[in-house]
Amino acid sequence: MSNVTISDVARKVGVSESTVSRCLSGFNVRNAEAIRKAIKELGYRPNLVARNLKSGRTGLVALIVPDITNPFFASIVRGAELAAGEDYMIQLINTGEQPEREEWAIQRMMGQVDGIIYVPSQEDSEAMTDVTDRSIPLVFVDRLIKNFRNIDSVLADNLTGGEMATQHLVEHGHTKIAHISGPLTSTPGKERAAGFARALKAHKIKEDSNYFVESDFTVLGGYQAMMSLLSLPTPPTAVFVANNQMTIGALKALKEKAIKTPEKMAIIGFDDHELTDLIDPPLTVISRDAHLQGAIAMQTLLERIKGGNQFPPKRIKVDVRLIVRGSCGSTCRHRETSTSNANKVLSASTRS
Amino acid sequence: MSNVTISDVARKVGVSESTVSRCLSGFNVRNAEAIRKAIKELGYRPNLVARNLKSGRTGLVALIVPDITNPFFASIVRGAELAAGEDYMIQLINTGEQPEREEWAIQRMMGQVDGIIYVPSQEDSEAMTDVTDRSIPLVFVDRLIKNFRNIDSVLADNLTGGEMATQHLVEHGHTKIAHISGPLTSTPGKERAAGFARALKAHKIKEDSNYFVESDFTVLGGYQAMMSLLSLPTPPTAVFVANNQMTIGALKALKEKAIKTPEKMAIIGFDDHELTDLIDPPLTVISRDAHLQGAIAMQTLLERIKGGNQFPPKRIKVDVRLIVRGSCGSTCRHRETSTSNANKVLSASTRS
DNA sequence: AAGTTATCTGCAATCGTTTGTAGCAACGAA
DNA sequence: TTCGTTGCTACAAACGATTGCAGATAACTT
Repeated sequence: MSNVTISDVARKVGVSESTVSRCLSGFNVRNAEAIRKAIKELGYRPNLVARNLKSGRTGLVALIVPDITNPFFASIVRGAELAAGEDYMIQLINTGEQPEREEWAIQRMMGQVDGIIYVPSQEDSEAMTDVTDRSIPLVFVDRLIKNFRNIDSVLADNLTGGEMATQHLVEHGHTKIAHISGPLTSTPGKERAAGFARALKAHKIKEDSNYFVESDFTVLGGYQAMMSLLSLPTPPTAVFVANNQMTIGALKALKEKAIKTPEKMAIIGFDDHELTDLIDPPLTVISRDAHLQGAIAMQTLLERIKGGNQFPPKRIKVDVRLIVRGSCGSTCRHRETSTSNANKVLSASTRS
Repeated sequence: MSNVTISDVARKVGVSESTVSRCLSGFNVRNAEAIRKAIKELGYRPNLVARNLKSGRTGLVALIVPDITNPFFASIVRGAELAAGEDYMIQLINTGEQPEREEWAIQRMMGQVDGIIYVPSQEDSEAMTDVTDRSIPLVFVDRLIKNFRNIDSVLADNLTGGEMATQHLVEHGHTKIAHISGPLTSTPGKERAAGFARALKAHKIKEDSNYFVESDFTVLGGYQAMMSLLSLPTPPTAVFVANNQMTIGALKALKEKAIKTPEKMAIIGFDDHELTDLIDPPLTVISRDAHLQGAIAMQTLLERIKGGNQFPPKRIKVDVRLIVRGSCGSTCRHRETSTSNANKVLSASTRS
């Protein structure tokens, strides 16, 4: 049974509850041996909820992600969990990119977790006011919410990533380059698109609005976007797709239309995948260490939980790197380029 | 601030704490309007931990899985979460298939969750004694633990799956058929291997111990297993791989050795994947609805939480189906065969 | 207007722990 | 012997809510 309490143990041994409690906390106690025996015999396990009520902490950290079946977010969660060690456990919420659900989740678990790691779906969300009001520790990962710029965040270097991807296509001689972007209301969508634009500009290729399709980070969205690109009078010869899911969709479209890659259409994705090198042709991508990103987020959160608001908000950017495989027509395989060796850690004061 | 309590609200309005509490619980209260106003102004949010202590429930369900980055488990988690609705939230634990970690996790969160959905790594584990002692609701998913046969479980029809996979290879004329199995200490590993053996027997193909490699459900394990098969004097011409991760590894091995599929080596996997039809050649697999499996597990758990041990333990098996794509040399694409239309729901009394 | 019922309220106990404080015994030092 | 120290212990008050009970007020009835 679950309802054996500390006072049952105390009564059995003939001491007070506080003595049992102190014994459990590692203090020296005369009848320690008898207490341990009674605990085992009765099958006593301390009630964590009661303990939490006293201590004011729950040992729980919420992870709010759009969709755990996206391997990228799964890696973030895994990295975060490992970084939490034995001190904190993970409460997982999938939002399906629905702001209402995010808001609900935050309301629901506030006061039940010690901190929140949050991948918001939209840049303008209201749900967060409560969180900041209650000053519950919070870290944004991968994406931001506007108006909450003074909160810790762990993003990727999306701008550089978008730039590198586009430049890679340029270097293969393409000029008719399209971009299937994520929602421009999201941080990575916006930043990767900006990188795309910047690379085109740097190479004096003028932007063609037909070659820019704003999509929604989903497989279906990527599929539809690629289809619409293929139906253009003069389709592009290369495309940079802003995330892994849309890339899958785009590849399905290419396959369905039997369009040869990279001969007829070069393609480069964002975020790697266990299977990318088994695809035909192996997929060239911009990649980053999602695992690390999750770990850094957790680490930052734990510091914040411990340290309060003593230190200024952190803005951490993790590196991206180019993994060349073949879907852009390169001959050399597995060449990797990284933005830098160390991860850039910029405080909010040094960077807006 | 987080430390505004119900008595702060009561004091501000000039009523007792109980009145505020009743107002929150939806009872008729004279100063309801004033109370709501005060709550908003003070930014009061009820302390869930305190509430949980009184009510004896936490609204949390633990999901213990080997590895969330395996898309199969991610789908299970997602399905379970959706089935939980707004009543329960998910506490996620990855075990990395390490029994010690499973044991630790169970100790750690017992008394903090209302129920557990558990994918154990090994069939003989000790950690569970505590759980059953405390009679905390529990459901096994995908795998079982020996000696706990009187507990709800939601498995797949692995035996039939293994049989179908093997038979499919036989039907393509193969006789030198290998099996890369999961750990035989795990339920699915054992059952799929049994299906493999049964199909061979049915077609009077004698088992060759060289063609049976026990591996560990990991990518690396699958890679090594396939490598060892390829180094045999007479390698098999077809292989049935017992899970998705090992299949990836096996495919990597084939690719590395530049062995043509399906001409030189037919391959069929277990569990589908978003990318399987983009692989070259598209992968034929035995598949099941992991999402559904997670949902059923959650549903079963919730019934158990509500109903206690009134009804006998359930043994639910979800269907598997064959998805033919091309990695076994079939010409017709996307033919699907299912074991039955409805999912078999067998009570423990009707099936051992 | 008086009696009866219905509706609301506050007090206090409770959930199962932890922890400050004061008491008590034992011990060594003066 | 006596005093100060040390080392445990029990008592009781928290932590922040919910809830049974009894009293108070309001709303009916006749």
